[in-house]
Amino acid sequence: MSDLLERLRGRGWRMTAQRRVVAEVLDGDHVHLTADEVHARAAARLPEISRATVYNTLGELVTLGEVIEVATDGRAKRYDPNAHHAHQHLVCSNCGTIRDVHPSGNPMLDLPDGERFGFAIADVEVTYRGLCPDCR
Amino acid sequence: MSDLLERLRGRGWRMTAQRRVVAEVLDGDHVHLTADEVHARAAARLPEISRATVYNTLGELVTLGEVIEVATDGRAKRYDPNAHHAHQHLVCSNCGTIRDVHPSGNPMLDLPDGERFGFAIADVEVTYRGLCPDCR
DNA sequence: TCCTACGATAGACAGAGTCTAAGTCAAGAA
DNA sequence: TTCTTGACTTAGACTCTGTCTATCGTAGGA
Repeated sequence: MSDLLERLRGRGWRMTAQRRVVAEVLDGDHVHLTADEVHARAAARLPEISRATVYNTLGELVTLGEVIEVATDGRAKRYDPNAHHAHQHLVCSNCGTIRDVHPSGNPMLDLPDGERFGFAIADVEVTYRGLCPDCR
Repeated sequence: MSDLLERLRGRGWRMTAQRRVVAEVLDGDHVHLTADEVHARAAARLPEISRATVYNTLGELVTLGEVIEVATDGRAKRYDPNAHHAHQHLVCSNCGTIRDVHPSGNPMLDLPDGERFGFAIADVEVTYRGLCPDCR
């Protein structure tokens, strides 16, 4: 069983066929899929899996911190299974493709208290937007 | 006439009552509105303006670089008329409120060529996510 | 093996945004 | 000023993404 499934089971996650398939799709392919794409790939292995179940499961994985939601310019959110390593994203403004980057040079970003306007900051997201090689 | 309208006319933008009202709503209120909110405010001055026109006009303003689209965790994009001054965003994960920040300490972000995966980068977006004072 | 609470399902629903076909009108030409 | 024309606007249907609800199914403990 994969690391992800192992971790989920360890946290008391009830293991059903549907959840296993969704977790495997995310864990195995390591790309940034939309909910719909996750559903399509999961349905290839378990045809009766429903859209609602995929949404529920993705939502739980996000809550558990195993997966990150990435908002792109397009319509659908994409899900990034690489949540355990801080990284940034390259997003294609044309086709929505996402690539992870682990920049070597950039310092940690932080806002001084005086510039936070009272917000309790939980997370910083850095997104480079542009055109991917295919869309250039 | 406002700066924004002046610039648009200078670029050969055909000036209709609807476009004028949308531009004025964005230019005047300098907050981050959703398309629906823009429509509501525009309709207060020009009741017959349609939703499609507001979407079209916002889309054109984004294309022209006069307005920035900001994706929040929530459903609707918000439109930021402050496109001519580089800045970052504080986004409330709960209610979607956005504040502009002009951080003093952060260096310009850049990616070395070797980490660009062939992308032509046009823009870097930095978003701090957390809870606004009202939602804490 | 049986129970039961938790999870899955179908499908209706809602919100955001896009598209289309037909009508309207801004702005340049005469 | 009037005409012309192509760009703009409109209503409303449509698509896509995501959520909710009521009902059914089943994982896992007793």
